[in-house]
Amino acid sequence: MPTRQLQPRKTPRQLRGWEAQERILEAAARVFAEWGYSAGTTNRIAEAAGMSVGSLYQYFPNKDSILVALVRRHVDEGAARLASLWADAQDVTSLDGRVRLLVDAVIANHRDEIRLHQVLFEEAPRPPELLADLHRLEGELVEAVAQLIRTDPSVRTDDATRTAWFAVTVVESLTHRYVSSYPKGDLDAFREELVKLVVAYLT
Amino acid sequence: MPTRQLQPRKTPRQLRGWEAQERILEAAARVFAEWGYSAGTTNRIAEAAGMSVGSLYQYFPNKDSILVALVRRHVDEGAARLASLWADAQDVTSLDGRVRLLVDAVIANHRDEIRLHQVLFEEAPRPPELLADLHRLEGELVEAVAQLIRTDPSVRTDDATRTAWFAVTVVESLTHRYVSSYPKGDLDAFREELVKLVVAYLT
DNA sequence: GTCTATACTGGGATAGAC
DNA sequence: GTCTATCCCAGTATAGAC
Repeated sequence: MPTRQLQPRKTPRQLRGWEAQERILEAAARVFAEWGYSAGTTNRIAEAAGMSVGSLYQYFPNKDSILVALVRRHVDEGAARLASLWADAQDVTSLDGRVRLLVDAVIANHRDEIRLHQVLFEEAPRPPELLADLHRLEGELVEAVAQLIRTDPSVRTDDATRTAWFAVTVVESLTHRYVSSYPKGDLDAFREELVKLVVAYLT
Repeated sequence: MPTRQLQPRKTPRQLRGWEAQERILEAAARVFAEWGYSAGTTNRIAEAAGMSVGSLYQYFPNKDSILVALVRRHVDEGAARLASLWADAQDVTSLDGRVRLLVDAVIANHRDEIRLHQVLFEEAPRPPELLADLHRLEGELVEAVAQLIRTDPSVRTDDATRTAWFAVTVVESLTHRYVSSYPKGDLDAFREELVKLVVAYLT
């Protein structure tokens, strides 16, 4: 049995667990963005994080778990941005203004880290459990928007959930597509047109 | 120097080159759809095609070339379907009818082989040269639709190309998304709503 | 805690027989 | 033309020293 009490409780140079995890995730984000998922090897990630593979595997059991943690973090950030949308939606009452709010939030979720976003949400193999989570989150967003629609007399629909699904999905997928196809494109012009499209659909 | 003239010109059991290629592509389509790109190994493809890896490599220089050929074939089919759309567009003069034509063609491009479509266009690493081709093809479709828009007095726009891009992209990406998320969904209802959305945007 | 070296695996591609 | 056996490499993950 090793004599644990002879070890110092803590040495300043040692990384605390969460710090190391953060460093790894941050490195993985850069590596995946640059190399894609399969070429984004654990060795490269470790190197980018300034540690060795051995150390890396002390904080994550395998490569997949790094991906999952990264997606989770990414999604959490996006969810937070969308949640803060509700606060703002209280002040904005015009349909046009509210749509603009949604569009802005979604664009914000995409504008940086485009390539990472692609790798995370298209290329990488996501475990079914993670997919279920994403699906659930999307459902919540749709339901929230549906609720807004129901209380807005200027929107005519016979199925608020369906209408909300189209509105949310159109904003997400068009933004994704635009940003992927034209990374240097004119985001302002795009936003205006997208708002126009959604408003036209809703009224 | 081998004595070629002693070989029979052709033996019935031998596959002609294009037949073998077809068999391989057809097998690859099934394997990729079932296993995804990375797990869709050349060995599995060969097995599904009823031949050995060695034979497979006689018809394709590497795995990537199989993928490229598959995407090309897929895209050609889609392009053909969209091209035949022009013939029909002569007879249909209402905006609603024309949008429906476009939507139907795009849905047809997606309704079968959903999973293959995903693998081909999302998961698999596509060489830049192929991406350029796809981009060019999309540009052509957009320009064709823009031309239709310009001659249709019921569509109000100050930039036909931009409007066409939104119309085409919205149909493609929403269909893709819907079919991926709800493989068993009600396609008819979806189509109706999508047509409504596009028509609302265009008028 | 950190490292280096390496075991192990799986898949792409080829050699060489028939 | 077809096959089987195998080379080879890259990448994940671990062992074991410090």
